[in-house]
Amino acid sequence: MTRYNSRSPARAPAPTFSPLYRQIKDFLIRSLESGEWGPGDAIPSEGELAQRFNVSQGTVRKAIDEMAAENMLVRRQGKGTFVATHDDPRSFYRFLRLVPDDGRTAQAVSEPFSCESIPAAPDVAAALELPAGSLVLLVKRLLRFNGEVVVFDQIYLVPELFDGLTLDRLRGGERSLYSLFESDFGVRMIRAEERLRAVGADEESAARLGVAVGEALLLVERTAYTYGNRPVEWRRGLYCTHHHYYRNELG
Amino acid sequence: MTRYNSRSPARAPAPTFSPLYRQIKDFLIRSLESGEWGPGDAIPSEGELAQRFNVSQGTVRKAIDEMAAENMLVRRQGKGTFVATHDDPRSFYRFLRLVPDDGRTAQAVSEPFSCESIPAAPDVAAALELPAGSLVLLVKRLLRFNGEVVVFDQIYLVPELFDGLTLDRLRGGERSLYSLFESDFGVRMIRAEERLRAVGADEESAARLGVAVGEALLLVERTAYTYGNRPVEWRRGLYCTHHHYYRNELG
DNA sequence: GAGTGGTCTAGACCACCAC
DNA sequence: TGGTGGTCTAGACCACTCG
Repeated sequence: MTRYNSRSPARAPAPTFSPLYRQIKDFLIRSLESGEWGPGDAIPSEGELAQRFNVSQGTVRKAIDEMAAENMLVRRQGKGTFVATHDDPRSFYRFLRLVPDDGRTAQAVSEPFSCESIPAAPDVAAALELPAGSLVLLVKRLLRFNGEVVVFDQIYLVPELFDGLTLDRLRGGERSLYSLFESDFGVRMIRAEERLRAVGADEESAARLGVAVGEALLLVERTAYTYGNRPVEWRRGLYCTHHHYYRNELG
Repeated sequence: MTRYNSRSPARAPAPTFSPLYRQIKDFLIRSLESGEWGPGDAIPSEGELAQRFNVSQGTVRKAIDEMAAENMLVRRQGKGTFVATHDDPRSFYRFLRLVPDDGRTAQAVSEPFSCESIPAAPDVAAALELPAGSLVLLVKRLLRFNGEVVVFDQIYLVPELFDGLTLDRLRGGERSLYSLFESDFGVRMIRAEERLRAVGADEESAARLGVAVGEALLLVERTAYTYGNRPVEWRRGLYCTHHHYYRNELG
């Protein structure tokens, strides 16, 4: 492994210098990407990785620390370090920030009702970094909290990665979509960006959510990324915020 | 300094065990709280702190690392470690997540127009952890992006900490309120929680923001905390999201 | 008891910054 | 040139988990 302070001979093409722990982190990310370890699996112990890379344990540690801070790995003292997964009660709807007004921990239930292949609108194609007019998968679904419909989602997916996705396969009840994407298609959502606006309900949304046309809804547009900052999903969600709110922490 | 693994004699009252670096972190936080170092000041170097606490530099390092991750301190290689401040172009409106649709980096300008002392409504008192009916300061202001009014804020402040606050002192143009709170009142905002909803504009908001009554607005309720998770501000903001959106990152 | 992550040390050297 | 944070090492011991 290239040492942090190694220098190339004069006049060699400019190399990229990066600290050892960064190189190790990159290597681990590539391993995750290639599926070497699946979601929920334990990765090798710090000591073993240190040996394998011929570095000290502290260096491996720093690489893993960063990945844990970015939610790619999960440390468990005494047991090992594990690949993060959405298929786990602790992180079922990890990216869903909607919370009921009364602090009750509501179980969200997904009700997909449509799944089709359509040409991407310009904004969707742009968000997914696809050529204009490419085909994308569109999934529509409702989300219920304690029986009450609160979210109407239109979810656009990069088709290559979700080959064979049908409405039937989406019906799984209480697992989150991302959990299903992970186990059935090997697509792991690592991070996402959301853009929020307030809008008046159009006819379809009003009907789906059981509110009046024109009523204020929270519009949440999300781009979700897998390893390497590759966008693989874009969704437009309409949230009814009568009895729920979107919770955010500022640091 | 108590060692991590020190044990009390049997039958002694249960002590609180915590790692050395945690104890050092707590000590540093208390020092910040007491004003030992002001916003923007440099704290002592890692080496000096290590000597002072009789620990190794790595231990001090871990304490500072965590505080930097929580935005209480800022590291600058070659220069030192500094107390975080809102009075800095890099973090003027650190907690404001509103972004113009066209990526232009708009300068936000604050226009306070009212400042009075009133009895706190129950929800405000609860958020600020004050007895019901306590007096609080209420500041009303508009926020402009490139001249356009986009936010109408009603800001409730714990009165003890903001003694002598007047409308005149609030007019400062382009600095953020938190920058002013920090320099003029010694109150430093460390973190905040926001609750977002979509609502229809009432008459006052509609007039202030120049939209129709009933139009969809983004309601942002924020509780802001200083050291020790003490709530010191609660605000209700109404955002017009015609040409701006609220940006959020999910990890 | 064996294996894992968590804490801590002492010391080395590097990269950056200011004077 | 001297001081600061940033990287890296080798090794010790602790805390947790599980068989």
